[in-house]
Amino acid sequence: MQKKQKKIVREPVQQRGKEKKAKIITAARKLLNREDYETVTANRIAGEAGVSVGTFYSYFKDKRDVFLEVIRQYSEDIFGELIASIRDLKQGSSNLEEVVRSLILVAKKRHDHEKGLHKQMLVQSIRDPEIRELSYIEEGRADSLIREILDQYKDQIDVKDPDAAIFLVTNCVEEMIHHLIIHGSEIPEERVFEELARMVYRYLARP
Amino acid sequence: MQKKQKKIVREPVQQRGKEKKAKIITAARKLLNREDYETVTANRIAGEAGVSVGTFYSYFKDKRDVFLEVIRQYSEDIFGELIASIRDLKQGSSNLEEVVRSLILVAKKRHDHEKGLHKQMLVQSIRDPEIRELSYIEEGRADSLIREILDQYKDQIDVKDPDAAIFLVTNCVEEMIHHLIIHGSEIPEERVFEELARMVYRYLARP
Amino acid sequence: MQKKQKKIVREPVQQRGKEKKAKIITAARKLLNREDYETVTANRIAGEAGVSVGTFYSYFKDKRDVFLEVIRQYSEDIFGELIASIRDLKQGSSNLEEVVRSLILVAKKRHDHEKGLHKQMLVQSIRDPEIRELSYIEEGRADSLIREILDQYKDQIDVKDPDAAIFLVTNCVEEMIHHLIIHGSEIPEERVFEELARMVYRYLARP
Amino acid sequence: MQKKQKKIVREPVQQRGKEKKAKIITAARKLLNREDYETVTANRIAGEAGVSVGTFYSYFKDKRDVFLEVIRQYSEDIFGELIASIRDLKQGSSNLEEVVRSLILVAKKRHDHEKGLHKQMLVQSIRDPEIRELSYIEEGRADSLIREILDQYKDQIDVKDPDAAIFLVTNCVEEMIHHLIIHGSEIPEERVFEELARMVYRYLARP
DNA sequence: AATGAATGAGCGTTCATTCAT
DNA sequence: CATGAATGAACGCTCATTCAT
Repeated sequence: MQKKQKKIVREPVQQRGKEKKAKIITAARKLLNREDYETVTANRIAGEAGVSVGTFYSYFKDKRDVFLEVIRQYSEDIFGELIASIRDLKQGSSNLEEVVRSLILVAKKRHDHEKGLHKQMLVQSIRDPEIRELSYIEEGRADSLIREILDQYKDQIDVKDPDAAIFLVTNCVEEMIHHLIIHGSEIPEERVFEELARMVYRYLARP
Repeated sequence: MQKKQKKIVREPVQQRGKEKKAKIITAARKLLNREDYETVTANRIAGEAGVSVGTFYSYFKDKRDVFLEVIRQYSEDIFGELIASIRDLKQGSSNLEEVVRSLILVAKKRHDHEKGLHKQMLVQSIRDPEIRELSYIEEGRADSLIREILDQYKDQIDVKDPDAAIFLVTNCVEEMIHHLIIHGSEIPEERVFEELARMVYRYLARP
Repeated sequence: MQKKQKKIVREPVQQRGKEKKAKIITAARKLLNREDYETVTANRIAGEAGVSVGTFYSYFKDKRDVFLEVIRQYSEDIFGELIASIRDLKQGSSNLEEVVRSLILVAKKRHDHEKGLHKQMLVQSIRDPEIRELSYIEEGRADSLIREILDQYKDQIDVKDPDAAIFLVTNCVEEMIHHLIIHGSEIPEERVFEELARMVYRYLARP
Repeated sequence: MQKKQKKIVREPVQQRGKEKKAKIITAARKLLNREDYETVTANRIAGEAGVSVGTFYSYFKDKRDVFLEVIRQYSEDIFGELIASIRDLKQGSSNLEEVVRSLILVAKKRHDHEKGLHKQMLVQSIRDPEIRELSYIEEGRADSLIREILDQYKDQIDVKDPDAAIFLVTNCVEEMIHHLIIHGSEIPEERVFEELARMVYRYLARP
């Protein structure tokens, strides 16, 4: 007789409510930076945020719902950093090799904070299409920025398949950074990044 | 509740016991190829293997324990494939560009079977240090094989930091393959691989 | 947790308060006509009435409290209908058989509106003594009306135990109507009512 | 990735398991005879039965599932009683009036035990189609027995619409009994039943 | 008076693990 | 050795009710 009544999630209009919602997101972000997504429970997020479970569920549909929000915020944060770093680059030197090296360092810097959270994001983006979608959006935005930069050096660049090249280069850099975050390396990071820059430069540069 | 007393796990000495253990591993492998690690339960593995949960727990400490075993076997299998493929390469052409291209295709081929299982392995290796350890061992073995191959072409190669270079090149290729397995790409795979080969070749080759 | 301290329920003296209370009752009545008592929540009644839960709880002790009020009103309403219908009957024919048939139709007509609410009332009157009490009062009033009518035909009536007879006849009719509301029937309603009238008439009539 | 995996309910094959399942059903029956369906929880049924919740859920899908089983058993029990009583009736007197009176008493006797449970069954049969179905089946079986009996007296019976008549008479009797179980009456039960018998007899009998 | 955010006990349910048979 | 019934802590989630604003 009764139909499944869409779950109602309160959208806080008042100041107090907004603060609570923010507190919950912060608590979730903290916990997700420390431990695996699966071991974090709604109850513990609420506890960490100093609110009751009921409150948690009045602002979020479930654990995944907060996680999405956390990722949105986190993406926003690191994208902000990216923008700032890129801005500095634009007025910089007109040497392609230098620019490539700088872009890699910028990409690396983006992942320096909250490595644990980043890990969880990577893992869940493998499993959860909606989370993957979020990552895509952020990556897309980053990609166009990078493309913009490289465009300024197009007279120094010579590749056969530009679309594949940009896809390859951005993801190679990204994945190497993830690899180092997640697995570390016996060889000191700087040396790896040095070679990475060299590889990318040689690939892009007119011989 | 977790670590009470050291759990006694029987090591099957008799033939029958060994067969049972193998059946359980196979069942787990099958399930892990189909669904996420978390959703696979001990009961279902036992069911799939046609034995009781009790039997399961007499051969394995817990779910993670079988997973480790599954990964060990899987690594062994794909390493076997790798050896075979490499052997063919050794008698092949003496052109560095061709060899790089071939090595990448070999690496790609290794991931063509049991993609689901591979995914689970990647995810868990992010989270579980012991699983990561397993991956290291296998990677190390693969690395030395590749090093061996490249050594044959050392006169055509010119890199400043050979250790960093080999680490970079192998992991870049590996991670790009993982990226394509997990996230796919809008650009056709062949074009990406073509550019990847070009990039690696230009990087290694004496200019 | 249940009965702590005597809950203070405001009795609205002002016009505005009375209107609010009425709006809440109307909202509850609407919801209870649509779905089961258990699935209706205080929050949703308040929402439907356009007031806050807090307001709800300042006018009613709890969910049951509104339900009692809803039933009181509903009883009042259908009793009103009954009175009107009976009034028409009084000037009617002096034939006992006709009167019985008419009374049954009147009883039936009473249940034609808000069948859902009626169902809930029946169910809860089975479980909640106070709700049962409310039904009694209304039934008692209906009974005396019917008794009054039948008194006009007492020369055509011949029963051994008049009190038991009136109890029997009224409840039989009532329960058959409920049965048809709740369970329906494979045999068309009209035929059942036709036979019901015949049965009651034969029972009451001097042979 | 994982589909909703049909809930597996263990069907006990061993003696021990069957006993446990029976204990749970008995516990549920006991609780449902004492209190409302809604207030009985799976946990409390398990507690009353002296088993764990887990055990409960390995034998039953949910609360409703046990309730269905309880009703099935209860129906079986009272139908057994009915058969026994009817058997006695068959060799009895050949007087229609006597038979009607006896059938009513038999029907009444069926409801003498576990009135609370019967109440819950009536209530839920209003709300849950599957429970209603169960009641129908039992009623159907009872109906055909009664029809069989009345057939023996068909020369003394004279009704215009036999199908409607049997529907009317059986349900009237049934509902009056329910009414008395649930609401009681100010007039002593015997007098009501006496008049009920008289009414039904007069209705059926050739005048 | 009115609000609606906040509470938290308690629901239904699952599953890793044990242990009597 | 093998079985699978039994356990129970712990999960996600709801809703009647309160109380600071």
